[in-house]
Amino acid sequence: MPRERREQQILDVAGGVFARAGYHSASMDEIAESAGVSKPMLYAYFGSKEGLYLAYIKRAGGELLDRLVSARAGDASASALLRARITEFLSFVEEHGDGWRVLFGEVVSTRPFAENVAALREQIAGAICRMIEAGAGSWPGYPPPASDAIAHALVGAGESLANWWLDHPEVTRDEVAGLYYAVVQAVLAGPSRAFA
Amino acid sequence: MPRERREQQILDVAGGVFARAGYHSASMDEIAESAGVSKPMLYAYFGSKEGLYLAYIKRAGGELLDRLVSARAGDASASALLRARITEFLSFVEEHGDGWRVLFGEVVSTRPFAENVAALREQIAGAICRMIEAGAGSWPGYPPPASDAIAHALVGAGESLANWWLDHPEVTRDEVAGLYYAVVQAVLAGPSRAFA
Amino acid sequence: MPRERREQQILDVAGGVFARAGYHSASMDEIAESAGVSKPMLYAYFGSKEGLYLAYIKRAGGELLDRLVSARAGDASASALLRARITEFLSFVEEHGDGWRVLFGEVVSTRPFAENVAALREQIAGAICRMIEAGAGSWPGYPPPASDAIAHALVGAGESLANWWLDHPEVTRDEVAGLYYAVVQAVLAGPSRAFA
Amino acid sequence: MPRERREQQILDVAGGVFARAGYHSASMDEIAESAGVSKPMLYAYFGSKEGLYLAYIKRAGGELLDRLVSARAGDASASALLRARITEFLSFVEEHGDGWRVLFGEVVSTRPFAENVAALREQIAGAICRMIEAGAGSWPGYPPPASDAIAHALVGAGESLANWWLDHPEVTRDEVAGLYYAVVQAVLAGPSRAFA
DNA sequence: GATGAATGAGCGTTCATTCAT
DNA sequence: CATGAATGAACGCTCATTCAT
Repeated sequence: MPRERREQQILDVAGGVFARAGYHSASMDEIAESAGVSKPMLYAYFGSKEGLYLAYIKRAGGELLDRLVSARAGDASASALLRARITEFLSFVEEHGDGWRVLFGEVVSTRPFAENVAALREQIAGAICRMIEAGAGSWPGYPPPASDAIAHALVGAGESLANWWLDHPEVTRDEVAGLYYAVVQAVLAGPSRAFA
Repeated sequence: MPRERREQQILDVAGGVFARAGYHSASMDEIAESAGVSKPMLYAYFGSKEGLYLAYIKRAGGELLDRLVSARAGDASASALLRARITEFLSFVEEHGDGWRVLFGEVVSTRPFAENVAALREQIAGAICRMIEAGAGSWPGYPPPASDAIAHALVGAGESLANWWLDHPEVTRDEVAGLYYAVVQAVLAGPSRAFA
Repeated sequence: MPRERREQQILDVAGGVFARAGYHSASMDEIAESAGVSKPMLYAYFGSKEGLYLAYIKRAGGELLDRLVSARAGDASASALLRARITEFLSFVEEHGDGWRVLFGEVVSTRPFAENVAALREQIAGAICRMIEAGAGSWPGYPPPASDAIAHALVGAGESLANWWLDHPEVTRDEVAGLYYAVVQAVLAGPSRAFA
Repeated sequence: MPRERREQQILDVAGGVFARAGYHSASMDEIAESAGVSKPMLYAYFGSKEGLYLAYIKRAGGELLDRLVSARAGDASASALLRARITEFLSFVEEHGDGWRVLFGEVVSTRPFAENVAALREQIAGAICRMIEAGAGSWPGYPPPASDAIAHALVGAGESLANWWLDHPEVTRDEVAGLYYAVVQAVLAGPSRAFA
């Protein structure tokens, strides 16, 4: 079997083990056995346990970003694009539960893990931040980094909502998307309205 | 020294170690040494490493809940109470960085840790949920568990905002509180406004 | 059992294993089992395999040096002292075969092993070097480092002779001592005699 | 490329790796890569790592012996022959540093390595032994195996001197040869002179 | 003949946990 | 009550060695 295929197959299996057991409790022995390869293959391909984990979160994170970036809406309006991105995000959660859980359900606070996940979060938050700032001063009277903070709050709301969804599978993806979309719109609309 | 005091001292030290190194990387050796007790004492008092960790997150979570519950506002309005609670929440983050980091900065996805933190989150979300429902049908047209989902989204937003704050210590607590308050109010105001 | 005694006991056993199998082929498992302790004890006491090995060569080297330094002769003449030292040296080889083999029979060329053994050899060679130079210019017409080189040659001769002795146990210690003494004296007497 | 040439090339490379890293630390991967062949080739040609190492020390030892045997002096006197052999010996050290280091700088005490190097040493010592005995009873009053022991001492002196030389490259080959020659002559002259 | 792919077996090391005192 | 001493069990990692092609 060619190396590239094997690597992908190993990553699939490793993601499942990492998602279930967490980084530390996952053992290379178990991953190797589950993947149907020997341990030395894991090391030949990924160098170390850390390397394997990083390869997995990079692949999963890359796919999530790709989905967000390549989301296309029916019309070109900003809100339609936002809706399309939210749908892509939730599709990722739905289809790649392992990837989601590893990326956002387990925060391994050691570097370079935390750094990689944090970088991903920053990228998403940055995109939201630009959406806020493109909204023409919706948050007047707040200090400069407010939009950054708000963006992170929205990212956290989305993560939390996705995790809530995993515990409530009877709710459909579109319903969750609608809720998240409403939350984001409400927040993007700015605080003034809350006091109107 | 009475046992109760010893236990509290040990928990203080253990929290610091857990916050810095994470659950898995923290070693009982290090905790025992830092606390100035012998390892058998740790086991006599807490039974196991897991028991020690659970004791710590229970104490920290209990204190956070206590603060939220006992928050009192100048006047009796719901919004004043919300504001007071947000301030309490951020005070906890500020004063008990270790506790906060262990509770919400490091998610150990293994049971029974995840369960305990999730239960804490549920309690806070439940309170928010009641606030939403007390808000007189602000989210009409959404399926029944919507308010629960929204509550979790707001909790996640708060967690994320607090973690963002830890990375931006130049921002004052009141500024963060203002932002979070605005976000919560905007969301509680319901989705209709976003389309007004 | 107190720690100090255990350490010595472990070193005794480890020396035997290192002498028989060599550094690389010796396994910590085997040493632990032979010493009747568990592997974690080895690490608690010596830190690592390298640490254990270093501790052993330091103890063995130190004892050899002690013997050489504290050798006392019947009368105070230089030749009597030399003879006493040679006897001490061969007694060490006889009584501490393991130590001898580890020190001089297996050269592990990796640092810091090589450095430690080389330092021991240097100390012995330095003493011999001083004997040569105290011999009042016995090696005239040779370049400056000659006495250093000759000293190393004599050390090598002694090592080789000792190893030869280990293969010829029927020869007595005093006979070997006599031979080595004669060799050293012949060389110390200087090259001129050879051409006399 | 014919097999014979390939083998020689591989041995050249392997010698360099063995000399630098030592037997145990040298990896077949590194040797294969450095030699530009695949690992299965190494095994096809030499059977095993041990086989490769043995092949190398046999080739190096054979070349050293060849040089010693074929050394020719200007005149036919024993001392001129001795001098020529010493020169050949040191030329080998100078020109084949790898071979020298593998043969005498790293003593792998495990069989069958030690045996092979010991056999080489025996052959050289045997030649010296015959020189001693041809010297007409220079060592009277010493037990029968004395000349054998002395021969080994001289071999050890030569090894040690050569290793010393490697650490003092500023000394010329002829100077070292002169020293070694003087040492050998002094010893061959017998012990009686020392007491003259 | 030659190699990319694969592995069995073992090693050094760690750590939560428990006696004997 | 308190601890110094000790360990069982497992883990990450490596390497000489061998097939299948």
